[in-house]
Amino acid sequence: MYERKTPLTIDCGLHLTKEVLNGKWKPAILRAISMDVKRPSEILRLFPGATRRVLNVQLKELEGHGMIEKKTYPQLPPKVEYSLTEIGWSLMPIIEAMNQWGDANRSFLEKVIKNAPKISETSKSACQIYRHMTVAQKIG
Amino acid sequence: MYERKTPLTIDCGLHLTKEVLNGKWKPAILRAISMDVKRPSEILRLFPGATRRVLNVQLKELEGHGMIEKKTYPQLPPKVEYSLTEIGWSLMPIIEAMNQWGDANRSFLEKVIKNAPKISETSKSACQIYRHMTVAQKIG
DNA sequence: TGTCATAGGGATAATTTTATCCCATATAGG
DNA sequence: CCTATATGGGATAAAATTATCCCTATGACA
Repeated sequence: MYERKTPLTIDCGLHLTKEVLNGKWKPAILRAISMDVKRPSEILRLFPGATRRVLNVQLKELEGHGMIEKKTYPQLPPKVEYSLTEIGWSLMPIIEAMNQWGDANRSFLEKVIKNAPKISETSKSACQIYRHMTVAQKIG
Repeated sequence: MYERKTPLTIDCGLHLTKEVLNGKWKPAILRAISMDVKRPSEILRLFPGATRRVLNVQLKELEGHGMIEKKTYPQLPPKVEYSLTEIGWSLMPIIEAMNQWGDANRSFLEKVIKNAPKISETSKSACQIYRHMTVAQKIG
């Protein structure tokens, strides 16, 4: 861990929300948990592109921000399950909207993103969340 | 500019959306433009916490991603106005939702964010967008 | 005795993003 | 001549995030 050196901007709600969702896999993690993929090892398998280390760190931050809760079962090998808190659930409409917007505009977005000068390669093999059911009902 | 070395994850819509919104001021910039704060100098004044350089860079990326359009008036001193494209407008419900979620949960979020170990200081003086009207009607 | 599964985290390197500083254009006004 | 306005961007430093590698623990199983 390090200590932030530039003051964190929390002026408008946008920046607060951004801080919570700020992390390469955080929205995806929240979405996974909302779809009952709740054990760390399951989440890890869901995102082959992510490192175990990073997922651990981001899970811990989400927990620290009160978006998820952790339940540890006193077993061996250990068993841990995460679940969304109430405020965590309240984020789901936003995350689902982001997901839908991205999918709805996929062809356009892939084009413009690949045209961006700094991009040399993209990866599509990472997320396997499509195998799981949608959560639309739950957040309806 | 640099060249990205790790492949960009674009597996699910979430990651595509994240890529577009990925930038300290991008959601705020889009929101500003949606509220008719469209000239670079105006946007800059709106976010005292942001550098001119960063806003330029992020505006350019948003333009490159097709979220905003730039109109340059052949004048001196130069005059430039940005506006949202159609797809840029289609992002506004998400951005407004993020803003509202952050504001609705402000007291809780400020608490947990400040408790996070890596935070030492926060800044609240940056965004002055509250002086402007809401855009609710426009995206209704 | 090896090896696997499951979870957690330290130390450090690499990458990516932001910040800082400086220069350029061209006109108007004191 | 200096200053201000308005916009854009290069070069480099600093900060923040992610990646890589390694070590911990313990029971089950071949």
